[in-house]
Amino acid sequence: MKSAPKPRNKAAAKPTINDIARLAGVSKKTVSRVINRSGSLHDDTREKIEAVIRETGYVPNPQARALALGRNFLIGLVHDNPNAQMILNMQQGILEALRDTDFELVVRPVDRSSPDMLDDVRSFLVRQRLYGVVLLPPISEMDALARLCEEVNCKYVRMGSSVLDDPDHMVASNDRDAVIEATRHLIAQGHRRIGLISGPHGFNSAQVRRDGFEFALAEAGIKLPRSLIADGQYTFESGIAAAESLFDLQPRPTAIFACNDEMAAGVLFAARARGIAVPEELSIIGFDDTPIAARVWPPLTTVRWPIVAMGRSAALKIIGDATSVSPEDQEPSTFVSTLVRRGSVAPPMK
Amino acid sequence: MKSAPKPRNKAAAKPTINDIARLAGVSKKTVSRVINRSGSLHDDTREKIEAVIRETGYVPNPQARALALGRNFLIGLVHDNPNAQMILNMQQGILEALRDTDFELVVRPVDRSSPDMLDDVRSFLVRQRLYGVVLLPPISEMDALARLCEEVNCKYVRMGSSVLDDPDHMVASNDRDAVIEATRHLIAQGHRRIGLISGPHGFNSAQVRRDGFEFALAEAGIKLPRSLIADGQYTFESGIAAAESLFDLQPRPTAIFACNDEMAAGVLFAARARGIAVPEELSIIGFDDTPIAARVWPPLTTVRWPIVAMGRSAALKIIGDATSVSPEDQEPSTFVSTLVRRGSVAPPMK
DNA sequence: CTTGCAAATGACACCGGTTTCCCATAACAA
DNA sequence: TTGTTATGGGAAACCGGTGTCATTTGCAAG
Repeated sequence: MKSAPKPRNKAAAKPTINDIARLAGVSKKTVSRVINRSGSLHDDTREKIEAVIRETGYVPNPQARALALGRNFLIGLVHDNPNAQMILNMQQGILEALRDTDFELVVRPVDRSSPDMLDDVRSFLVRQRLYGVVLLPPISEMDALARLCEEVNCKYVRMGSSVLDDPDHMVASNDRDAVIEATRHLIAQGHRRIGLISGPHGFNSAQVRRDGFEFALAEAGIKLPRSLIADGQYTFESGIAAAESLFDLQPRPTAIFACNDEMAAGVLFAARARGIAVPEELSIIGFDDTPIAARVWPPLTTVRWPIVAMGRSAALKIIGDATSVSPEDQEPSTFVSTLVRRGSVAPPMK
Repeated sequence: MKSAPKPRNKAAAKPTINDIARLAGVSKKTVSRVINRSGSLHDDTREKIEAVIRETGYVPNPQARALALGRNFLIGLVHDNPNAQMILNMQQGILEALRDTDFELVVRPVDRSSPDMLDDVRSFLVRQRLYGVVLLPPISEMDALARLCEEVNCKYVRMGSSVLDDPDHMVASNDRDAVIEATRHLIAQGHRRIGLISGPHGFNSAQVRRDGFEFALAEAGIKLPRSLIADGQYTFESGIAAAESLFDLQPRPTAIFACNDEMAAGVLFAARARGIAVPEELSIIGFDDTPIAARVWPPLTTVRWPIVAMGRSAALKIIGDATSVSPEDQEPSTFVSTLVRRGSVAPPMK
């Protein structure tokens, strides 16, 4: 049936390194040197080869490179199950950094509660020979994961709410400072009975945010009874439940700081259900500045941390040496969060 | 410095196909036959090899396979810029289908408005030798993209609000029916002056949803003056703007159908800003059932379409033949959306 | 005009699979 | 018994790059 031995169905089969070598009159190793900017070679040779590459539109085959190098040009995004918007913003940041490079982004959700989690990640890294991974909180807080990455010789960057690792492996926001600023804002408005809805135990971000809150109160000489602290799980529903318990207090707190926007939205929801006017009878501050914060009524005062920029920085830390695009401007490791003032905070009623 | 020629740094270097062949006393081709279930081979041989594979925990190197096969075991998710939650749910569905397979998910955002878009996608598909791609709306509506995929011999599945392609290449929700049901719901409550906030021109989903709305009104013999139709862009802000224009009408509509939840949330926001009570003075219905719908007050009545299941179905259509996991249960191509009744709809005031 | 050394380049094996093609053996028909 | 198929299985080439190491070239010093 087949007439030609190589029926190359489509127009001009992609050129290989051999084609380039032949056209340029050099060996393929020399072409490889041009591609990888490795070794030393004569300017004339380089230019000649670069010209041929340009003319033919040659692009090295990533699969072959991956095989020969024992390392793929893929960046992994390993995360558990946090906020959807956060994951997506992170993806956006990483992808911005990867744009116009040879790297691609591979997404990998894992189950923190599964005992196989570490093995899953290991086989993922090893099998795909990932170039590097970005670890999102909360699993980024697990030191075992970081050690695993080193063990399998995979670059990694951990995202977090505080510095957990050296700058090469860490991109952090300074949540503590941001929470202090937010709490001071409430205090400055005149609030003294301020409730806290914390994040789940075991989360570094939850701990850090709570620390900041308590620090700001202590700083102002305000006593914080245990009853004003309600446990939350970073979910909308847990925010509602925590708010209910706070609302039952006598007297009620005049302001609530929720450790993320989801829970803050829950507080708002619960307040509406009880007919508590916000911000007149109750001020609310959230954290994250997710889209929902600006969409509820009143829009939430919250803390914004630059997720997209952090994602970009994380990716650049990983691919930085591979792409000599930027000179040597070290990517920042710490990003500052800012208080976004909207309508959910007002002075307490007399 | 180096003593051993192969210093294999870590414990037990991963076994290769050669190791398996040696241990099983066969050639590597025979091992390859077992892995790919190709050719015919003796049961004894197969079992022997499978035993060795099990003992050694051998996993074929994806890079080598990709090189030899000229095809990677990667699924691409190509999308433009729609709803974050939608993208993430889609990812979740796809990843569910990919779990426990050798496939990985590669995310690729593109810019619909860029003239290079098609070339970008082409080079992405060709370079990475993608096994298949899932195309999200709105770019899934571009026939040129589908043709491109076929041209480069890459499987594809298009997601959409109506059927745009044959079942092997399409996963659709039936938005039209869902909108009709939602509109009938408003009519059944007694609404007669119902405003529509449409999606952007050129979006198939926008067209389909509007069609359904108009059909339901016509069916009930309700006239729809042009003034009751406001253009939206699927964004929160555009929802606010459209709502404002509708509120200026005399008399005001007693209900508004917004073509997605973002805009519906905008309507709610605008209503609050004007002191219009929802649902007493204004009923609102959205579309998508994104998380925001349940978090605003009152929670939005909306239409839910099973994105996760659709993503799973799309992925299975692509990898279905490669993984003989499921027998031959064809994945459904059309999914039904359902009306979720919450608190934003009530009968109009007399 | 050698010698010496570094820069420039090439030959060839190798990464870990798959494919092509061909052989050996067993089974079966004549 | 011999010829003819099937069928299981192997040798070697190949996919498209990179690593190692040897060789050639260029140029300054002796």
